[in-house]
Amino acid sequence: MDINLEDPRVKKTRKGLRTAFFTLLKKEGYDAVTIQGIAMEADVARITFYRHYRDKEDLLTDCLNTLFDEILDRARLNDTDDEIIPEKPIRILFEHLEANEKLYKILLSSRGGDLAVKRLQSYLVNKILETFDEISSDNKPDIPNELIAEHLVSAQIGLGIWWIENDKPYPIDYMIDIANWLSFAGIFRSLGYKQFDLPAPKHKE
Amino acid sequence: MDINLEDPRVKKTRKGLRTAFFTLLKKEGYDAVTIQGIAMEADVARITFYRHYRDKEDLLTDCLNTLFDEILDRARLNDTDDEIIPEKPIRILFEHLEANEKLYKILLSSRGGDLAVKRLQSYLVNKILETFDEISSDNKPDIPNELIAEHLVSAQIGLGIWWIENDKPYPIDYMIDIANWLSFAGIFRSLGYKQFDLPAPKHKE
DNA sequence: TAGATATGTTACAATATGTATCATATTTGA
DNA sequence: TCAAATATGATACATATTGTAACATATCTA
Repeated sequence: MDINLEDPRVKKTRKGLRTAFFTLLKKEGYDAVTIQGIAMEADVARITFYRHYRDKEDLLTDCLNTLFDEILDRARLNDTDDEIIPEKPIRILFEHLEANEKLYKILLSSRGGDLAVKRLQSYLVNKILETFDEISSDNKPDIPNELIAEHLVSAQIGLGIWWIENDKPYPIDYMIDIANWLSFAGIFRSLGYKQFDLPAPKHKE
Repeated sequence: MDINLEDPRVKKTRKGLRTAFFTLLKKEGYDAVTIQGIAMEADVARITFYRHYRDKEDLLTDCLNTLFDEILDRARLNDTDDEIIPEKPIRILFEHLEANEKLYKILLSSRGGDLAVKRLQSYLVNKILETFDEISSDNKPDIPNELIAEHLVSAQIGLGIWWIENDKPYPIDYMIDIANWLSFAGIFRSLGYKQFDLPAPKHKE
């Protein structure tokens, strides 16, 4: 009854289901997509779907994992380790959102977006907590790192979602500047730094 | 075919449906609740549901409106207008979350929570934008108020959700302090204030 | 090439949805 | 108080989706 993920037939089927799901998602939205439809779009018998996924959400999870692996790749790519502040994850977030703009717009407008956002959130929180561990300071007030990370990531994702849902009214670099500016003075104090004087970002039309 | 919302029969039916929905929600989670079930729990014919709501989400929206009216009442209650900083909405948020802890835990763990969170978000953003309008400063950098508000509210809601989902590991007043501390240094600078020196919050076990 | 494994075909039961029709109960206004 | 208006109930029906089963066929692997 178990399925061998290395079998080329399996790989082909699962990839087909994922692709079909994305296709229908962009066309109809999460709720409107049926398992029947996915199977048809993938040219696969309906029962085959059930041999691989328990339900639609299970498939979405698999899709999101595939998607987030791309973030990981991107993160590794610019991992030069020459920045003190955890600014990189913010850039990675916005670039990721921009790269998958259409998908996120659909997910967020219909349903299933909450799952995507939740997974994105915990992914980034973990990433940022690692960064925090490398920061040490004697001035650091006694604020749990997890609270700082949740606060920071929530704010960035909220801003990113707003940006995508409003059809990117500002360029990406300006958004990243804003995101840094708004968070880091407060966040930085909570990490023990006394001053933090970035110049205020400007948006030249 | 229209329905008179003032008719006592209508009021009774709709209230019954809302109550039944909340009851089943806490018992089974959003997705598991069926329209059949809601109608049965409310001692109402199934077809009566369709006479009032298009679908489950439509009913949830009605329920959330009822819920948020309570926030409005609470907001009006402590509307003493003696604070400069927009700290009040943060307290209102956390008190609201605490008052409806069980409901939010269910909503967030199953589905339908995204709808609730989204509506809560836009409610608070509007509330905070009003506060911002009253603040004016010559030093204010050119950062769109909407971005500031989205950032601030996202952070607070993210923190609040984390708090609820983790069974309130810290007391509410500490959470509110943290929320203020983390946001306001950055937010305040973006509103044009040069210094902002709250003492760091402390959590005494 | 033979055995193992994944997929296809067909069928079936169960459930939820959305709508229609007509009867009954409740409210409202004269 | 009574009659008209309106909300609800009871029943039925067509449809769509889900989840599972048994057996046949195609594909992979050793």
